[in-house]
Amino acid sequence: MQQSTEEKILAAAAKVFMEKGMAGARMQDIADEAGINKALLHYYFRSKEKLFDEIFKEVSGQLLPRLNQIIESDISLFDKIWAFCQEYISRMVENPYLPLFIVEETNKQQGAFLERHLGNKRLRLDKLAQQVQQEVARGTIKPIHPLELFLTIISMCAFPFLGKPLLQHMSGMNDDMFNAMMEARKSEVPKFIINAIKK
Amino acid sequence: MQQSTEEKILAAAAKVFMEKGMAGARMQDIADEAGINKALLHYYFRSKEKLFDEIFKEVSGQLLPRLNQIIESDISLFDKIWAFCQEYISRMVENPYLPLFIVEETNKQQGAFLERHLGNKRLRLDKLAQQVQQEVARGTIKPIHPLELFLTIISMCAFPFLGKPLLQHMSGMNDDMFNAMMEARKSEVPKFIINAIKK
DNA sequence: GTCTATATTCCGATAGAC
DNA sequence: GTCTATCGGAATATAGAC
Repeated sequence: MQQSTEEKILAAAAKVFMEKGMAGARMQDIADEAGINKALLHYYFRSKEKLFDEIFKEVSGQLLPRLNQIIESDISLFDKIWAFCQEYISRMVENPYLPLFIVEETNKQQGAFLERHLGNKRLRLDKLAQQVQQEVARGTIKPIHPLELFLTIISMCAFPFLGKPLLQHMSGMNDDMFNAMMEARKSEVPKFIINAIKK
Repeated sequence: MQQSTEEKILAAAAKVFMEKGMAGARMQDIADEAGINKALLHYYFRSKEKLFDEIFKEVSGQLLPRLNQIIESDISLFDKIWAFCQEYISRMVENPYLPLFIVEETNKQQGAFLERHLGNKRLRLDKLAQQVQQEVARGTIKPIHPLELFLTIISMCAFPFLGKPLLQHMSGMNDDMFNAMMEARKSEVPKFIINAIKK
């Protein structure tokens, strides 16, 4: 496997924290998952909180750059919406626990948490906002606040992963059907959004 | 206050469980919130898990009937979308912790959990689905799978409450601004959706 | 029914041998 | 660096007085 103990811990912690959240995760779970002893966790990371912080930083740091790269690229607004949905949904299919993990911890952790961890790292919407306003002024799309548009895009991409258990309970769809639906949504979502805003 | 001890416990437990989730909530928190002793919680509800189950049943049971009433009413599809968004967002503004609570626990609790608690209680989409298919056949809206449409509606209504901390961190909006935005979304969301599907 | 006190279990963290 | 053993505190749950 050629993986250092520290790497094994980080991988195990990421898995356990994302499945159970900070409050629900146990150090023993992480040790078991990593195939090592509980004491080693503290040897490497001192405390559960520090280990969690490490994981949150790592996980949230992976997604942002890829999304920013799309959001700040020089393609047209419609192409950008398209590319964003493709990328976002693809990443979530790879890691279905991510949306709940982010949403849960940003809601549960104390006030300064987001500042500490994200700080200046955030989605940079300026260019996208500018593009939206240009298209509105040009009359190619209906008037819409850029932040509202962005919120709608994220909502449509992210929520299905959060509501998956309820959706499956309601409709009887299994995991394969769910994944097929999300695969289809990679293009259905941008089509839907563009239909809604184009004049 | 004219409230029985059992009612005080249920109210306190609902508040604490919704804020902190099953894993994060402490029986002591609930006792403090209710202004009673920890032992009394067990006297009335035997265990934390049973108390939690009671709350989940109560909370999830409140929302469904109101939404079903709209979904199964005899109004037009567009009016129905409108009414659903109004009602859903209004209920969430009253109780902003509800979306995260439902999403979190339906994802974290074990397999049979949803069956046990919701059982046959669920959103009844049949009539809505029928309406969608009629409108598609009639050529008034673009072809869309009813479940996809419903998922989109819920996504746009519910996700903002889940992503609120991130949204505020990104945009600097305070609570008043957020509430104002959600108030506006009561009509912006249905307008957006109808724009997307109408021919 | 409600309380105080206590039992019991669990879990994060540390000590110390190797 | 890695382990076993254990501490100490926290959290659920119970016993028993009133």
